[in-house]
Amino acid sequence: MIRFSIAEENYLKTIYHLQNASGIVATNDLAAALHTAPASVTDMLKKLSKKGLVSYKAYYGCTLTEAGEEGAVSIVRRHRLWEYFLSQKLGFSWEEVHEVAEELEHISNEKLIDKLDAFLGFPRTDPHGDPIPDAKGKIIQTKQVSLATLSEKQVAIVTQIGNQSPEVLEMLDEKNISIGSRIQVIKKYAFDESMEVRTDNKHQSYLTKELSQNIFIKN
Amino acid sequence: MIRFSIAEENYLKTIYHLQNASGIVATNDLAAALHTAPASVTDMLKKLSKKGLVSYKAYYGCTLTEAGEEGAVSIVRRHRLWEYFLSQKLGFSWEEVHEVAEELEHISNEKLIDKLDAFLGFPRTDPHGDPIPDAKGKIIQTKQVSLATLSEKQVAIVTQIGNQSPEVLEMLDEKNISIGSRIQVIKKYAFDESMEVRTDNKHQSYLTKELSQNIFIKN
DNA sequence: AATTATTTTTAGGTTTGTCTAAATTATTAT
DNA sequence: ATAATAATTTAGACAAACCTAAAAATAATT
Ligand SMILES: [Mn+2]
Ligand SMILES: [Mn+2]
Ligand SMILES: [Mn+2]
Ligand SMILES: [Mn+2]
Repeated sequence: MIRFSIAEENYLKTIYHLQNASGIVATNDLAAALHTAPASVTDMLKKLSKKGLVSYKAYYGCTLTEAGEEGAVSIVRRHRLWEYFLSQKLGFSWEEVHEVAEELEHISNEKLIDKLDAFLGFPRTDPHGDPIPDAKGKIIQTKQVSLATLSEKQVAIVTQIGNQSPEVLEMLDEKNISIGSRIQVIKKYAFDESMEVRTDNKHQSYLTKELSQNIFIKN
Repeated sequence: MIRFSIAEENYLKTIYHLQNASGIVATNDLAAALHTAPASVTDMLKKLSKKGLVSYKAYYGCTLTEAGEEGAVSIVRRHRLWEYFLSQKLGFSWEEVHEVAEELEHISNEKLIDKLDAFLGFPRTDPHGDPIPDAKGKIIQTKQVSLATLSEKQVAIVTQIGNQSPEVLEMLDEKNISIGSRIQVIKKYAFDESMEVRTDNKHQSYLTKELSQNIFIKN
């Protein structure tokens, strides 16, 4: 296993996420995601390219090579395992875990991660419902069906959250919605596709289309 | 709380340990402990001095200021809590924990450390018997009495290890000695102050003076 | 097609933390 | 006290990762 610097790891991970969301990654998008100047990104892309981690063509964009993706997945694994640990063992809320995991993910001792995985009971998803890659880098991503696709009377279980900003997560907290929640659509308004849902026997909540689109479910 | 870079944290922690062992810290000693060139240490000492973390006089040596010591203790706290976690929760052996904790100690989220502390049940000593500073930075170091001071027939409990090199720790593993072990001196040889000890009902071991001096005990 | 706007790269700098080699200061031995 | 040795600092450089401002390439408008 090659060792990466913290900066390199952050680039790999961010390219990975952007690439999964929308293919070839533009320099400006990467810069925005990393909170750095585009010029700095160009510098780093050249370095990563020389190391064989990204394929980069000037004025075009970049994608991860096999080696780059392998590295990225390993960082994602660490990140999500630590998020699970923070949430399940230390009692952090799901809007707090990401920030702390951003630091913990850079500890690269492989034995540590595998022992942590075992200690946690080989969890398959993190507190936001995202899949945790296994030790070999294999990821099982379930199909993402959003709550917005349901019609009245239908029932489903929350499995994953799209937009994981603290704002969204806090809103979901208040509406009593978390991973594993059972939700029934009570009323759906044709005008703006907003909906009234029942989260448990007592609580009912009103969700905009924008919000319900970020709640992924299974039957 | 001021935030330190990883390099600064390693300097503070190392100065702290050297200072506790032998007063004013010499540039060369610090360089050796940090595996850096003495010239680099001089540079950094000037920076730390300007930040008010060490008091430094050229050609003389350095010591920590109050602020520097406060920082150092906080790093020691993190280090030892992680060592405890690695040992007790993840099943690492006591010769493995130090290396991993060297990385984990630099994660500076205060809430993380306090929650970890609570999760672990507020342990007072790490896997080598070293005291863990509490959240306020208070350290309770018990008096260090070495096994070498005991005479024949006497019994004691192992509380702490002096030299914690993997070599020593492995040797103690083989002799069935760990923190909390009950040890009885069977025979003590006047010639070289080596001793035969009983570690439990079955096992007996032979210890050189040098080794027994590194095993600290209580009655 | 020509102009304007946007994106990206290049050029030149900065900071942090390191290094080697040379100069200086302190210590030890003669 | 002088010379030799050891410890420490200064001088000058370097790599990593960032920056701003200017130039160049690409994309969007008119
Ligand atoms: Mn996250
Ligand atoms: Mn997550
Ligand atoms: Mn340690
Ligand atoms: Mn320890």
